[in-house]
Amino acid sequence: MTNLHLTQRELDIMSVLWELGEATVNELRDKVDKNLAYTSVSTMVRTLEMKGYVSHRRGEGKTHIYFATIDSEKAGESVLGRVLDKIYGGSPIKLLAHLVDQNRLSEKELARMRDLLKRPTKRR
Amino acid sequence: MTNLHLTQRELDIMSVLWELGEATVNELRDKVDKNLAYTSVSTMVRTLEMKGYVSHRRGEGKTHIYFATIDSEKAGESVLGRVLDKIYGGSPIKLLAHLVDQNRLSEKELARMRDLLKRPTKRR
DNA sequence: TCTTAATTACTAAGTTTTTCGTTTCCGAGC
DNA sequence: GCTCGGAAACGAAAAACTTAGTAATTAAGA
Repeated sequence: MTNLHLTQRELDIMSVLWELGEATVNELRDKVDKNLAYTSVSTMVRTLEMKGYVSHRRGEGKTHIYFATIDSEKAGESVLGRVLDKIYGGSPIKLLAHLVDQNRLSEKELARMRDLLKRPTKRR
Repeated sequence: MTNLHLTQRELDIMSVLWELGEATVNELRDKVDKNLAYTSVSTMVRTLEMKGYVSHRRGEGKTHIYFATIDSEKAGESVLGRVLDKIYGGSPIKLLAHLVDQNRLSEKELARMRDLLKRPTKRR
């Protein structure tokens, strides 16, 4: 519930970890920005670890393999909430309208999404 | 189309302008953060004006009354896109699922939202 | 054991964002 | 016109974020 804050770069890194499951510093750098110095990425991911958003295990040799300890849902809570609030004046309808406008959605996706809106009671 | 970038604080201010339509520096400060120094808000809104996101007219006396010159849709484009990409792995379905989970939506809202998903072709 | 190559740990510089003190301006009332 | 008070403009300090250089560490191989 506590207000999880991620900076832009931190989000870049978390995003890769969520996508890949786990990654070494080199893998992170490849995905985030190949031009970044190795140590830059290393520093950042260690900072995230200090904040408690990331942890690591020992890989082959001495390399650390990092993985997220918070899930994207957790991050989505605060970020999406903020976007909803600040940009769409708290209206989920407006937000959805945008989402639909900006992405070319297939009929299949649309159907799936309509389905999500079917039951106000718990689904999943 | 150019990639509109707003910092956190800048977004705070734009948000108030979108909500109120227009506002003086004092009104902005009240809404954004009452503890901020007057000059802090003043500087920021003038920066936004320089960037072309805000303009002003003359009010009573010498006070400036500011208003947004870009709409929230414009801002939503880049921000929502980023959220979708970084947090929901590009899946609008996941994003919507979250939106539904986190907000207690009325049946009326749900219906309206389902409606938005009806026609893949232009609506509005 | 010693050397090497690669990785982590540490420290700090560079950059951007946020904040505010000071000065300048301007209208209102004397 | 002169002074007062509130607001805008300016300049720059403070804080936060990003990046990377250097040192320490470690595993592997000679």
